[in-house]
This record gives sequence, structure tokens and C-alpha cells, in this order.
Amino acid sequence: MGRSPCCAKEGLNRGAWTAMEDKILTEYIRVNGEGKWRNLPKRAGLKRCGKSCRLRWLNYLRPDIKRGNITNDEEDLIIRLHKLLGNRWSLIAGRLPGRTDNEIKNYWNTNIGKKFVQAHPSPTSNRKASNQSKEKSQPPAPRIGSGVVRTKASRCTKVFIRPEPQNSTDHQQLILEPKPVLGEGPTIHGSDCVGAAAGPDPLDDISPFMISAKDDPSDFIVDFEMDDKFLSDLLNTDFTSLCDEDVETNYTSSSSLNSSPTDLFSTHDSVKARFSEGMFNDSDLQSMTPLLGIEWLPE
DNA sequence: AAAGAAGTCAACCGCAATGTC
DNA sequence: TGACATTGCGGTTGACTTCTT
Repeated sequence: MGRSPCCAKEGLNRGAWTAMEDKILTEYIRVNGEGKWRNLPKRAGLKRCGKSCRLRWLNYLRPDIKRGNITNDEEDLIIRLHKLLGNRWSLIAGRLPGRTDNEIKNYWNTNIGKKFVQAHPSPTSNRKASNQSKEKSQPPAPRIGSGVVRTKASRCTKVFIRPEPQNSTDHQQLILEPKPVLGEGPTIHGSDCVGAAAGPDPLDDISPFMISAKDDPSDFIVDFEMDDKFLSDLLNTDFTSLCDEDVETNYTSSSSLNSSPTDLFSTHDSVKARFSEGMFNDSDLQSMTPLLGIEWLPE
């Protein structure tokens, strides 16, 4: 009973891939396409686990992988997306063409996270170097109750067409009939809506790589209901600057002593979380919109 | 120059979501 | 509807490289 292992472990190669293995895998996928990872090693003649093949392809061999350093624009986008999505690296990577979730995860853990610790040193960050070395691979403490906007909505209620993405104050709101997302990707129901929005999705609004609606009329923003409030509102905030304010606020409170750097990094997350949890009524929400730097859109 | 510390990143692991029968 | 298969994801590890003393 129970789950069978993804592959038999006996006789399989592990560790770094050789150039020959890369070539075999690349050639096989070029001819047969991606998928069927479980059977791929046998068919391709590789002594590798299917999962390993998939990972190697996705993170290294894919032709559209972008090599080289993360640019400042990309870093800024990663920060903003992480602010919004938390450690959902695949979603973040989806906004950075050519970058993989593994690459972004590594970059975050080795660069960005460290920068924030240095920029906002906390009492808990003054650990001895020896402790840091032991904990260097430890992930940030789970952000229990963090307010990362979970976009896992149950239904799509409205669609926004935003003529000028940069202008957050006078965007035109067109309310259309909800419609399922067709084509690739999961459906809206019971799925992660950010991932579900194949192609255009709410995050387009903060991506420097986006195609504007002016250029592509099909680039509309699907906005998911969060107890009458909408993700697009939150997306208009400058999360990075909010973060700085939030850090200061957190340091003045005694509770911050037990906070990890990533706790402090979570800007107004608790407020945003309550949006999705329905803990605020309309008047609460309206009064808080200046704090969040968002605009109240009356129904 | 050598040794240890620290940083980087590819790869692995386990789990959950989803698909299929 | 449940069991199993498949896929995808995030966390973690460990080998290798670079830096510091």
C-alpha cells in the first residue's frame, strides 16, 4: 500500500549531470516533447529518475532559460512579487521570463533576504557568525498568519480592463460577465487563480515585462473576489516602500522581538490577509485604504 | 600558501494537488 | 468515489567555489 516511489532507486545515477546525459535528454525532448517524465528515462536511455530529468530540463536545459545575473529590475520585481505572493517561487518565476523558480529561490535566499536583514537589522539578527553558518540553510521561519495575499479564490467575479497600467487612480473599470479561463492551465474553480490566469493575470500590473493593454487588447486583468474587495486594488500599492514603514512600526512593538526578518518584511500583510479572510466590514476596509495606499472603489 | 568560513547553486526529497481509471 | 499515477512545488542538502584570516 501507499505511494510507490517515483522511480526505482537501484542503478540510477545521482548528482551532477554529465554533458552526455544533458545531450540525451535535450535530444529526446526535442523529438518527443515534454511530459511523461516517469517513462522518459527508460525511453531516452537515461539512468535517471523521471523527476530528476524533469528538474534538469526545467532548471537548466530548456532553451528559453536566461543565463546571467539578475538585473536590478528583475530584483525589484522579485521583491514586489515576494511581498505579494510569499515563497511561491514558481509563480514569481512565471513573471520573470527565462528565470526558474529554483534560480529565484536561490537568489532570494542568498541575496535579497540577506539585504533586508542587513538593511533592517533586528535583535534576532545579531547572532554569532558561528550560529549563522549553521543556520545559513535554514529557511525563514514560517510566517504563521502572514498576510501574503492568497489568491486562491473560489470564483472570478469581475474582469478589469486597465487602459493605462501606470495610473492607479483613474483606471477604468469594466465589469464583465465572469468567464472561465480557457486553454492551458487549470480552471478557476479550486485552483490557484494566479496560476490559473494563463497568460494575462493580475500580476501583469506590476511586471516590467508586461505588454500593455494598449498594445494587446486581450491583456485584461482578471480580478478575483476577496469578500467584495479586489486583488487589483492591492496590486497598485508600492509594497517595497510599505515594507520600510512596516519594519519601523514593528520595531517599536515588543512583539517584534520574536519576529524573524521575514516577519518584519511582511508589509501590512496582516491587514491584507484580513481582506481575504472577511474579517473587515466595508467601513473598516474603506478607512484602511489610505493606510494601504489603495483606492476605494464603491460598488 | 594553507585552512577554515562563507557563499552559491544544482540537485534531491517529500508532500500536495491534480489527473486517470 | 476511491485508489493509484503523475506532476509540480517548496524546502533542504551538499558539492563546489570564493573569500578571509
